Amino acid sequence: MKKKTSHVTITEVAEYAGVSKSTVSRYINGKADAISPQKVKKIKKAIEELNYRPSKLAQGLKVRKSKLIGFVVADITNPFSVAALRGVEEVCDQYGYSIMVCNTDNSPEKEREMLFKLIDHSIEGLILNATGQNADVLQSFAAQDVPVVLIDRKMPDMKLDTVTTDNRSITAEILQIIYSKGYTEVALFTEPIASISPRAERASAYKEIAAAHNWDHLPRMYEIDVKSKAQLTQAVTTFLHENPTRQKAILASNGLILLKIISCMAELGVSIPEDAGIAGFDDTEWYKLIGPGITTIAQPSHDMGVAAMERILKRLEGDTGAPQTIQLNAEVIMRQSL
Amino acid sequence: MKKKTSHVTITEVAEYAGVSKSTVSRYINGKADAISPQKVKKIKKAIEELNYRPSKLAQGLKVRKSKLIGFVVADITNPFSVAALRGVEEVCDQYGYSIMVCNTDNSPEKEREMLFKLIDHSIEGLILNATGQNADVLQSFAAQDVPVVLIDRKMPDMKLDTVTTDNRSITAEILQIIYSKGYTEVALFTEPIASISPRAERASAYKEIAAAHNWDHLPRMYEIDVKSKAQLTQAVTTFLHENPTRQKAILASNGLILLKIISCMAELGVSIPEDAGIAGFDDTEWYKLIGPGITTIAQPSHDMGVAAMERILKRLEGDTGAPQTIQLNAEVIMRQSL
DNA sequence: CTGTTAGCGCATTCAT
DNA sequence: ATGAATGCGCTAACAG
Repeated sequence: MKKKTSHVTITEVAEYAGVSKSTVSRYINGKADAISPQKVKKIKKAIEELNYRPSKLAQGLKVRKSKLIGFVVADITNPFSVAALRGVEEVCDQYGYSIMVCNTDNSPEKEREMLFKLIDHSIEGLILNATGQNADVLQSFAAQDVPVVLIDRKMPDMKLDTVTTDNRSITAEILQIIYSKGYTEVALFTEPIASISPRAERASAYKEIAAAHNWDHLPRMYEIDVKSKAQLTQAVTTFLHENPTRQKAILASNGLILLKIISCMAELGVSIPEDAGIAGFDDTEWYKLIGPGITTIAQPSHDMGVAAMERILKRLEGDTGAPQTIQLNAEVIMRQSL
Repeated sequence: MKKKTSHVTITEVAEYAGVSKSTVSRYINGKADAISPQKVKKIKKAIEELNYRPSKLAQGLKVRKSKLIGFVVADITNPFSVAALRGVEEVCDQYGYSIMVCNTDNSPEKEREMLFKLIDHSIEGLILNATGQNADVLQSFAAQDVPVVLIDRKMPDMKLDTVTTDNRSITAEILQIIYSKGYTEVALFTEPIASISPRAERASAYKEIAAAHNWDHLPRMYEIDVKSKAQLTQAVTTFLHENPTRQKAILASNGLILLKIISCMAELGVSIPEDAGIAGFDDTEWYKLIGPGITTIAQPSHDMGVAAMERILKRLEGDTGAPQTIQLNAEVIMRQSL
């Protein structure tokens, strides 16, 4: 093991081994059986002693394969993102890819920047939890033949591979459960829907079902900005106070707002499930410890990551079939909050 | 806006603009004021119409700057990792760096692989939440002049920049609080210490203080593998059942084990804080909602990420000073679990 | 089986 | 002020 200050290159290895760069290159690329055994041995020795590692930069420039995958999430703080990341990572590791992660904070502008940055780095594939606003940039990915797969959030008018959850049916399922428990007035609390597909799908399913089951056939949908605590408190209070004779339950459209609502209910002193029932999307381990245990909807986040990356791989292998929408099943985790 | 199938290169831009590649290159690199205004205009136009973006791969190969930072964490699932990542990301964005994230799952072998992979990609800096086992690889980073900063976990015999928390003093502080509340027997639950510095520091501080304050002057330290629920249950039961007349409290050495302990206590039907007090490292928003609210120690995870990346930047700017250990302060978040 | 050559996209002398 | 030439580290024809 020699100490080298500068990065050792294939040329040095070639010289040290007394062969040409090409031969070393062949060796590196698994064509060792087409090389004379003595040279193989020499090369192997040289590589080890020099501690040589081929530069992905140079390789990438040459063969236009960076071995980099971009993973862009709206919010890395969201457990969904982390779970999906792990899924993506698992299959990446297996195939020698590395991941560049980016956060957009749900900002289309930031997303745009990130996407460009990833292009600059010649990523070979992109997994995107989209804000929905940068269709043009995504087009340019397609134009350069880098596969894009959307995760969780669809973009209806883009023909892109997509991995999602069965939002409508699982929303129906949880609402069925809620109403069957005797609740007569259930509200949906969601972050601003904008053009974010899971929010829209959950909301739409909710509206249909609530119109059929709420005592007065009126959906009660609260679209609120979770950054404003006042707004949330206001909404929760309003909902809980009107029609005091009714049995109320809240369905939270994602984990973030679910947590905020629970906090809010705690501060307001409403007890779960006596004063009001609650359930929401996105499961984590600690929901069982909150209050009586919170009923949640667990999304197959990890598997979605795996599926997304597998789709990328297929595309990279040359699959040019029509864009595919992979829908995985979510699951209701029953606890005592209803 | 033209559609281009292949990636457009500087050569095409040059041709389109009717100038040489050199001039375009100069323009890109902010030397526009040394170029005649007409050409500047042409180049700008060409770049826009061709939708040109310089390849980081090629740039990197040329100037040996990949604009890539490696961030290697033991467990991305840990909220600490995510918070730190966000910190790192913030400053990376500001300076045009991108992040490659890797997970080691606390496995030295996997860490080793990841480190090599990052070298291959010519990362310019490495932020590492180390397993502590790959000193040789880290040396080779140093040899190639890529700055390494350790985050959270120190490696005593490596001369490396490090960003940590004041584990000893904050452990002392929380124990002070616990004993002052009248608890006479407090235990520390920790994951296997191995050579992981924060665990060791917390344990060592605990032992000293517990020896001084526990009724029988005996520390009670449980080193347990969180993957084994049985082992944990066993330990908790043992601790709570012996010396039944004593006032018991548990200090959990990190967020993961804290959560497991709370689950375990819930299953065992021990009520907090009546039957036993509990507190632990790593704060998250939802601890206030569990039981009576769990007292925790909040680490400045985000700021640690920022500090780590800033250190990398300094090194990249040529700072060759002695390795620095930056110690940030944790904080006790008092709730009702004690 | 193996070496020579060329070029990936770019920044940088060095001339002019 | 700007173009031509060179080479970063590597792979891929193309010869031999």
